[in-house]
Amino acid sequence: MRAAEATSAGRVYGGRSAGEREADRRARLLAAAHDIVGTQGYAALTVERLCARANVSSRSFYQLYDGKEAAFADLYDELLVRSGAKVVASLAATEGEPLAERVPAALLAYLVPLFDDLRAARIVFVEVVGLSTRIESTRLRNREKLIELIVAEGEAAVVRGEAADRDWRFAALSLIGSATAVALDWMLRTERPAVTLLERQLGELAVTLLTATPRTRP
Amino acid sequence: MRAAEATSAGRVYGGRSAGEREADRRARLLAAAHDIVGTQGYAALTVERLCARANVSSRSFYQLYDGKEAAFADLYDELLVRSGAKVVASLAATEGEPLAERVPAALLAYLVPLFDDLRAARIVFVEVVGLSTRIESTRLRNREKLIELIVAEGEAAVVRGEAADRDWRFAALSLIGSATAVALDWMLRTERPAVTLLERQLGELAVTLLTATPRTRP
DNA sequence: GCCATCTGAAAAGGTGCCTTGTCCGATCGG
DNA sequence: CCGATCGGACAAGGCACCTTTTCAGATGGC
Repeated sequence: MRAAEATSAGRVYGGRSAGEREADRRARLLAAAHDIVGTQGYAALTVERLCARANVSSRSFYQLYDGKEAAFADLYDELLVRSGAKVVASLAATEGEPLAERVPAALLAYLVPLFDDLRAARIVFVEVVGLSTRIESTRLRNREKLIELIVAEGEAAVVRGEAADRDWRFAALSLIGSATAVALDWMLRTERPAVTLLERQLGELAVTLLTATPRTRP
Repeated sequence: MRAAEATSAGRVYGGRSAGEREADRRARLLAAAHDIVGTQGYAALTVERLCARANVSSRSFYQLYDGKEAAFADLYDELLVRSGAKVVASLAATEGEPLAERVPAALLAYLVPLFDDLRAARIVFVEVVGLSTRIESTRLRNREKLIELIVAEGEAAVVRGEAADRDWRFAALSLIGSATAVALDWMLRTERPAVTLLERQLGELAVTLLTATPRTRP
């Protein structure tokens, strides 16, 4: 949703090209939006506050984005891309290992970065929900990708004779939903138990849901 | 958050007392809000639209509520009270039965009414998330009550020697999170499988999470 | 029947925010 | 150096919505 990036006639300014300066403004805006939404919620995100914190003029802002929702969508996309890459990387790194290793590892690869940046977690788990039709659809599309990854893992495990067949989509949904709820609860506590404990519990939960989930098929 | 209900000097009008008329306005407003938020989202809820659909003047509206958020909070409270009552009633009705009967029944008592009114489901599961600090806190407080109910069931089952001890809070969170995700997914589909199948799967899921959930304790 | 009260419709004022436009110092090519 | 470009600061217009006030018709007590 970002506006045209091709500022064809760019001049060097401050020792940096037009593209570099624009990328820098964008990075500053995303960082500022990340901080504002992650700590005060989307409702607190106004163009004025955003630009003030990012040291970007509102004029420059509207050259980059159509409005504040477009900026937030860009931020959200960035977060999704980042976490999606972690999952894919984790799955690639555990190639050949059993389901009960691969999926918990991928789940934690997805979640652990959020444990380290509670603002990001708030954005991804809370603020993004029900924001707008557009953002909601990218959220659901992304979740569908996660589901597909898990389903593929499950079906491959069945072929290898490593797991009984079941409604893998149901299992994936359960896993995502429960992991989200547990992680969010952990983050909202004032007295947070050790991350390592949480990680172990989440790993065990994943195994349970993938191997003991109902066999009822649609 | 509703304004003072005690319209001390009330006169009969249209054959109804002041309290009755006010209650009627409130009911119309809640029904209208339910419909608007449930179909178009909270962002589409404006006082003007709300009053138009409810056939209530904005003046009367502000006599009842401080603003649109207060009205929505009232609606949300009503939905929570209704579903909470279903859960409590279900638990009372299955008194003495084993954990694996009581909890699935309670879970479905909570969810099934939402299957029959997708607008309510959208409100409770989507629109309410991250709306405001105030509403978020009532949401979390309500969820905490649900968790406590499940934890109490689990501990009682342990005492009866019916289940192994475990981190019941973790189990409750997993159950709520996964059931929510599964139910929401079902509702968003265009081609929805039969409710009965969903109910069976959810019941089995509850049993799984309560009996096979990780034993790791905090 | 008369006056007070009630009620929804409509209008009017206020506010916050979005968005665009202007300004001015800073920087660069020549 | 000089004109041109750049980019943040600032201001102004506009819009949507919130909130209060006013109005006119309906109703009921007396």
